[in-house]
Amino acid sequence: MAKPAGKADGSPRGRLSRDVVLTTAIALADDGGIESLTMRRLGVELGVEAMSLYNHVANKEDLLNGMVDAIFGEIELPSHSEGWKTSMRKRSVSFRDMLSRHPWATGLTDSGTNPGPSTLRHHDRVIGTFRNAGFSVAMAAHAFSALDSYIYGFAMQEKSLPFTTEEETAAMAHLMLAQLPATEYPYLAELTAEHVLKPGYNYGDEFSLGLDLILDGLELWLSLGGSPTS
Amino acid sequence: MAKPAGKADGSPRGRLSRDVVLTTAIALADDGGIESLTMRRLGVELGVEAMSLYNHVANKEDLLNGMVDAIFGEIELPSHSEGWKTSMRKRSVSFRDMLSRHPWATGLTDSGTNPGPSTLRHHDRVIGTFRNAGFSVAMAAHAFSALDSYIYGFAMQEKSLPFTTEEETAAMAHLMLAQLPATEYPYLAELTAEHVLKPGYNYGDEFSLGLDLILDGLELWLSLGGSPTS
DNA sequence: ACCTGAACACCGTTCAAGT
DNA sequence: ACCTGAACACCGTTCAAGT
Repeated sequence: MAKPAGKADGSPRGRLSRDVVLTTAIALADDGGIESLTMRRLGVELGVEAMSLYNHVANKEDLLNGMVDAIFGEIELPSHSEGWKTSMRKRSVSFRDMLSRHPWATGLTDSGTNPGPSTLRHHDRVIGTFRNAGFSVAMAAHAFSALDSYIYGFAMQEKSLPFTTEEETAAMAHLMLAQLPATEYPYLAELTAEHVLKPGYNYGDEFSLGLDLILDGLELWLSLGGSPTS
Repeated sequence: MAKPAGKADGSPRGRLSRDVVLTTAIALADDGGIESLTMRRLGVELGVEAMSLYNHVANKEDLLNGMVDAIFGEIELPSHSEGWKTSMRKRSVSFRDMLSRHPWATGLTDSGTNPGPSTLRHHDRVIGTFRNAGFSVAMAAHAFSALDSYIYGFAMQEKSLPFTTEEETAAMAHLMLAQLPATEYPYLAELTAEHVLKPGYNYGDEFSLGLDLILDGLELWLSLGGSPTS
């Protein structure tokens, strides 16, 4: 047995590269959560010893940075051609969808220190869309910050919910309602009973409301010729 | 040497309790980041073996949940008495300040699964303030989601920035500008040069703008008698 | 140029044993 | 009731050695 040589799923090994390392790592994190992504397990998945990975990534931090930049490439970029508002709306929805597909990325702070090319291109296009729509540099910065803070934060809250499907939600809400001292937390109990337990409730639907709140506010800023601090 | 018995800072040991475990863990995470918080290191800090901690917390997840609930107690709760908008503004600023003091908490998803009493009280008071101001149950849920998504997301973006002081910011911006291919990312370069490098720039100042954007939008919703979906 | 095997310095957590 | 010591099954990463 000179070479066991084969991936976890039985397929032949093929040449290792940074790209397949990143792609496999993303799939692993998508399936089992970020805590299931270890260098050793990633090695197994690729039919290789963990130490071989260091030929393609500098270390685990570099791996994570590479993964984040890769998924930024999945975001639908905005363009001025269809109007900044609808374009930015599409891009925001696409951004959130991406974070839903890769919830492990939401808590990752790393990309801030040295963003990759996909991240830079995304940011450049977002800012450029605001600028071409008539936003000043400062206003574009404000708009970018407000919008992306909301998207990131929404994705994080969504990730932290202990339910996803409508059935799970209902079951969980009933459980919480039973445990919750309703006299101590009356408003929370009310919201759970009358809003969360309503048929068809889905937390994800809240996204549009907050998004439009911000986009409408930005539109108003623009029409008034600038934000309070220009 | 029957008993070395003493904390890392030399002070006497005293009785261990869940409270001192949580408080010490928070201090450790504040100082060295969440990755410096290990059961063993926490034990050293408390002058105790790591295994002793398991008498006061079920496991590390329970420790983290307890930490998150403890810091939720630091948020200034809103009340209807001074008007929902100014009250909610104060509470939002207090929330962000809390997350700035404890950046490790921003990425923690755990509290969603079983929130502690401080977290529940905070949520109840926030929702209650909206309700008492005339928001419907559904609108209160929307407002809560939009506002807290923004606050969480802003804290996360702030945490991921590789600089904090104005000097650091300027140094970092100059470095980035030098490395950035300006022809490929013209808008990013423009924003860095003309906005970030302006004297007095501080990313934290962006918080108020986005916050007021959302609060003003909520006020408009309220005055119109409901959001698009009631 | 790329991969491996053994080793190092860590983790969280268990369990029986002590007081 | 609380704390300890040893052990187990893991981590990320190094380094010399192989091809």
